[in-house]
Amino acid sequence: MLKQKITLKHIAKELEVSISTVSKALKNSEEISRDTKEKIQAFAKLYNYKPNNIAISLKNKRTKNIGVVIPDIVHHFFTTVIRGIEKYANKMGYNVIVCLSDESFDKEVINMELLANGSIDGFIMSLSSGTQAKNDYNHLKEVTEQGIPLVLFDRITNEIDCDKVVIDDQYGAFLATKKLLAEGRKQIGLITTDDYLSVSKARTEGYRKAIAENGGLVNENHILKLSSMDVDEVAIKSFLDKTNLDAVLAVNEIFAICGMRVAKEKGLRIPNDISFIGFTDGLLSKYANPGLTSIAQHGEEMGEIAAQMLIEKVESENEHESYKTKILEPTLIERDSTLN
Amino acid sequence: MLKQKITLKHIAKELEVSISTVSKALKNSEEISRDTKEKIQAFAKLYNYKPNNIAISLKNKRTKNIGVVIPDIVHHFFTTVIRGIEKYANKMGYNVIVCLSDESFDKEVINMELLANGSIDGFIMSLSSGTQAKNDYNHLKEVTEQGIPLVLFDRITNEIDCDKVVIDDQYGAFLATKKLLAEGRKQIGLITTDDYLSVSKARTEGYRKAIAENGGLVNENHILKLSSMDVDEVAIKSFLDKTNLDAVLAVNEIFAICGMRVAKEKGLRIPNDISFIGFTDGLLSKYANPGLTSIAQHGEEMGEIAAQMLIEKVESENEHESYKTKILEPTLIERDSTLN
DNA sequence: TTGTACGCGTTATCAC
DNA sequence: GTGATAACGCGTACAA
Repeated sequence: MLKQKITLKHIAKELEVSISTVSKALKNSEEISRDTKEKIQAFAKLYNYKPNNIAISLKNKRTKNIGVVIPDIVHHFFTTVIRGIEKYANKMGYNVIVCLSDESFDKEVINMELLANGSIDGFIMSLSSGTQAKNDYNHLKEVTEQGIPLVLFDRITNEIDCDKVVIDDQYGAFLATKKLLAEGRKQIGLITTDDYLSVSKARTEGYRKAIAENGGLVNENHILKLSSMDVDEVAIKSFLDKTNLDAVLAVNEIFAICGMRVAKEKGLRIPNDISFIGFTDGLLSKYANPGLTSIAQHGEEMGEIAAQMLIEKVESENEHESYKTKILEPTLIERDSTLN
Repeated sequence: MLKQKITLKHIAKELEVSISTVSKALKNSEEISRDTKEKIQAFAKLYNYKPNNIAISLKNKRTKNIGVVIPDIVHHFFTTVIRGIEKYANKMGYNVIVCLSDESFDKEVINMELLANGSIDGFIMSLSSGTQAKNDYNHLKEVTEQGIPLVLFDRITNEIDCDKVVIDDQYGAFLATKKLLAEGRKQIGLITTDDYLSVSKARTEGYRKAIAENGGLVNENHILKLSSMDVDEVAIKSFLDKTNLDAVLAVNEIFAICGMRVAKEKGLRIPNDISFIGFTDGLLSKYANPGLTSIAQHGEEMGEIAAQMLIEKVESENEHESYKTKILEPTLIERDSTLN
């Protein structure tokens, strides 16, 4: 009943030849006679022989697996990145092992250590907020010192020498703020997260730069810092109550959408009275009401590039370590939460 | 510079003992003297020895990897299921290899065949629309015949004997339709996909059943079938134009949200003039305006259960094949797109 | 043209 | 107490 997987050994025994003959025959080696090859190949096909991946991995010291470690998977952005990674990796015959750090330093460390013991050929990862808060990157150091290729994306660190892919977060925020200024907005607020998140920091800088470049002065009360990825609607409400904003830039979709909801409840008209721009051009932006103008992060492209960089390193024999940082241009997607 | 991974062999050579002594010492075997054990363990710790996963997999014929094959990852529901799988799998020391079939039969087959050659201990999957349309499940048959455990979730088939986890889709739609009827709605529309998707079919049945049970007659013009997962706003608009609905049930969030947008553009007030209920209680439902009443599918729980079922099969020695189908109860989450 | 022997890293059995 | 040997499944240099 149970069709056990067949091995070279089985075939060899059955056909009364040696294992190596079978191996060679199946690779169409010139060494083997036509007759034996045909016989062996026919038999192998009949019994649907497929080489065991694990054995090959052990032999080649190559698993054809890529480890992807991300903080969370229930986020549109990360999800698009995974799709990009999958796309390229699959094309190159690699599989993707996904591990979630859940924004926790400890889980990130455990997951990486586990995978680093031979399960994968390289890592693609985005740092957990826990790691960025702790500012401890020894687990990454260990991995790179073992010669395991690593590509960081989005949430990166300068402490580690490796390939990196990011969008120009600062420029994205700059672009968005400029857009709001061009609309004639005077009181532009920013809803962001704690500064230890590299992306939030960069976006805040872009916001400041745009305002400064416009001859304005940043009002610190116009900046709201929420704890990472946590949607505190009450805080947003009190923020909008206390300030008198005519525009809001948010570092993610959810903050922006919450902001819009609160604004509407306050009787403000969007975009007439107040404009909104968010980051991450995901489903929420697209289907919000009104549609949310936002900065596209090109997650899928980012994933593809990350996978490409990683696989290149994995497959390159030479050890000369030259690391690139690829910076993607963010794009402003205009919808109805801003003026035209 | 490059700290190569250390193996038993290295330790043995360095300490001038045999490989097996090292192996035993590291497992704290009673056979080995205190002295040697301490010496070896200290050395191993110093050089951060970790057994090679691949070698262990080859030896044990167990990879501690779970293959997850899903149609798409940029869907909130699948994403929550993955999180549930990850959660349980991780706790049990398993890693998750994610493969995307991209709704394509061919990709599904290729991915599974690749993983089935020793890379994983079992599969958790949801069928691609391509596969359900083609109605060809030979790739699943082969896998189960090889004795590889398989758990299907959400999009399942009766053609294959294996463990399954679903929500009671029919009951979910029934529940939602009942709710709309209780509001006094008379003209309830359904936006669904082609019937070959098992879930859509079940949901359509639930819708019909609720109306019938209420003594009503289903108007076939009140049912709009869109091609799978494709958001055809034009079709939705013409559907709402041609009919005169006072309520809409949609088989996913996006259809519902689009419907709401179109309705608003037509000047209808939600929920006064028309109510909406969707499936998949995701971010879109939560942050839509008005908030979308929807049927929660409990993806994370589903993932955990699937992982639990799979791992149990993987780790059970006995081959007695008894397969369970776990049916989760859907829940109606009420928001502002329906009357209270 | 075919087969033998060895190695990948680990564990388990058995002999010393 | 310790070590040699075989085995997991495969590939390949070398021998016959």
